[in-house]
Amino acid sequence: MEAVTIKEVAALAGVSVGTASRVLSGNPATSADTRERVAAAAAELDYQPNAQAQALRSTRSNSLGLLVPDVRNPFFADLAHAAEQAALSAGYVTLLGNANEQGDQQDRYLDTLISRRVDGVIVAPVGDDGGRLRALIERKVPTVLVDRTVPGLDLPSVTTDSEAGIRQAVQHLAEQGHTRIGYISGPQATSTGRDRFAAFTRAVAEAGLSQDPELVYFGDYQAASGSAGVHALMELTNPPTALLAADSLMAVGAISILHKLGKRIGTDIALVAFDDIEWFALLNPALSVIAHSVEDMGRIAIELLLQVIAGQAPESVVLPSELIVRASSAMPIRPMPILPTTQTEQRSQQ
Amino acid sequence: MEAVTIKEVAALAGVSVGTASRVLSGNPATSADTRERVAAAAAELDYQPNAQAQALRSTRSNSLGLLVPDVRNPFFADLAHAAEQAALSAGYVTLLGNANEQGDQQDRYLDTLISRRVDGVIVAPVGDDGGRLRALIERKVPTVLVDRTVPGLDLPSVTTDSEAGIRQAVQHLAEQGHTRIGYISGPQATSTGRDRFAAFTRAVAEAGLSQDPELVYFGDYQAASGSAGVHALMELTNPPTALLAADSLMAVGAISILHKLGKRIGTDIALVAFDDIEWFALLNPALSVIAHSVEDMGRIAIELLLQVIAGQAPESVVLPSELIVRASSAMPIRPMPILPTTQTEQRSQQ
DNA sequence: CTGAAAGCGCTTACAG
DNA sequence: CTGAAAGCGCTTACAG
Repeated sequence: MEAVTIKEVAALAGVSVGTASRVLSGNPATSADTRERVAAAAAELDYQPNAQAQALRSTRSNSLGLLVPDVRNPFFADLAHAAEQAALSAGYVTLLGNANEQGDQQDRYLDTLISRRVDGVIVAPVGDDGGRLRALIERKVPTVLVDRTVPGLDLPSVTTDSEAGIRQAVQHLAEQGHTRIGYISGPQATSTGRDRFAAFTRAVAEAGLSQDPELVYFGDYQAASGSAGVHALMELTNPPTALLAADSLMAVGAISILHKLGKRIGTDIALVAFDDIEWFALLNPALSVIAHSVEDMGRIAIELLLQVIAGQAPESVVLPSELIVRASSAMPIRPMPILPTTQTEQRSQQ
Repeated sequence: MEAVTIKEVAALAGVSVGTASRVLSGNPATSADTRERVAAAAAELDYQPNAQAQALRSTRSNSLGLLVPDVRNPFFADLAHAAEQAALSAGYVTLLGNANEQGDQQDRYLDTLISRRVDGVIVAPVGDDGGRLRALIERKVPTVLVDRTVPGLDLPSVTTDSEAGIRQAVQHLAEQGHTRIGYISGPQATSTGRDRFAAFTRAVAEAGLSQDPELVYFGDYQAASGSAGVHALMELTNPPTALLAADSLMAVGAISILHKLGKRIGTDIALVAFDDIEWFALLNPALSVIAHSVEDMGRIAIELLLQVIAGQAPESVVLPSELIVRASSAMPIRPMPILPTTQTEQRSQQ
């Protein structure tokens, strides 16, 4: 790497390094003549200031960290894109890190971000213990949580209120005649896993549907657990006629196993997924989803973070969710065979 | 941000800053006693070295830049993931940038990466003119191109040989009885767009199929152009019975418009896509694809980059591609109505 | 308006 | 084995 330094620019312009710096940083205390000569020299040499040195001196790096649990999850890819574009237009570059749903990898990135002295970080946290997030707080690194929160950490956040969307989904399914809805839940060690499960439980009770605990399978937000969940649910003596998956990846796993089992989605079984992924509309049949705006989430997270950086203490933001009905759950209402809904005694998972 | 500095660690350990630095960097010229005291002090204070200052002094940042054309494209999300994991295990963090298929946004990130003095960069370039890539070369920033190359830029690269996969796809389609294959091409301003189009042209000639130039539509690797391509191709007086899309996003666009037009994929029309995206196997019918290993591509790109950083001049690597047949193109061979294949005179696009 | 100088947090020859 | 000092490339009071 053969870098051009401000010293060379100053020499070519025939001024001191300090003066060159002033011109380059737009300090008005410079003469028009000097401004011109320095600008010409910088252009001539294709000068790119050393961001490290700038940051060291000014304790600002104009960079933000963004930590997602899984880049390959389209929801987080979209979130990364949204946040990055918002950051870019505010003059910040975004350093994206991928925790791969692993706490230790998240911690490693967190330490790296502290080391690189980013101006702030946005984290969609993995797990519930916070890990090195506590170090960020101690160091007073401006931090905003997104999508998920961590109990006991008092940080501004942007999350989704899953209540409305899930209630709409359950009601919609009930209207189609379903009484037994299988729920493929997220892990209870994440705030979204807990919130959505609680919302489902309330909605089912409200709608007067079966509260059989066997209808709930606890997955881990990865595709494989969606498959496992469908397996478990379909093997019940009294299996569900509709399925609700708490995130897109588990829905993907559910779809692939339903195909294999020869169950026709939207005909033999209804399916609704949380997260409005572009691809879901392309499936045949198109997938009904509980949508929430990932665009807004990314944009607002950046806004909050900029406020924290500016020394303010912004309120957390909760975004709405809503059901979008497509063919996967819009099956013609058929009279369901009335089966006894006696609650079989088996392990209940809470 | 309240950072702990090496000065505080040194003070707590009762040694000079230089000695503390030596211990922390594993310099063997230290006494066991000192090592212990410094390590204890660093742990006690939860010391994280300032990466900026380290980089400024040692001219190494232990960070790599990765620039992709579009994070939301699953192929590049997978590539980012693969490269990041490989970099991580080599001790580097990856700064991911998203060009959004825009040359100027790519240039902006490139300048940022120069400013941040990353140790090297991996770029899947947007467009054909190189832009600020030339500045990287002038500055001797270690750089590796991935997926796409840029004419006139002599940089090591990791690309896919699309020839074999495309030939297999065309032959497979010919065996099913198709004589008119519609090709939704990538932009001719990218190396992959040109290579794949050339491979298609050769394969079609080899198989003795229609070389009607109307059967080729030039898209831009975005979903919308896939839809537009299908529209244009299906309106021909003699439309194709099979479709080959040169990337996953254009395939997505094609699928959505085929649904709307009421064309059943794998029955009314065959479809094959370039890029083996996980989701394609879930579609109904599952999509036939030309697969190439994005895992290998990411991993090898990092390997090459580390070699360049080490002062070596590695050879470029070309990865293979191959056809995976699924239901979307495996329709039972039916006798096709013999239509006159007179080449109508209309605009030919080369 | 401009130059000389201090200093950001490190690392690394240089003495001892 | 250790300390004092120089210096990486910048920015910013401080004089003038």
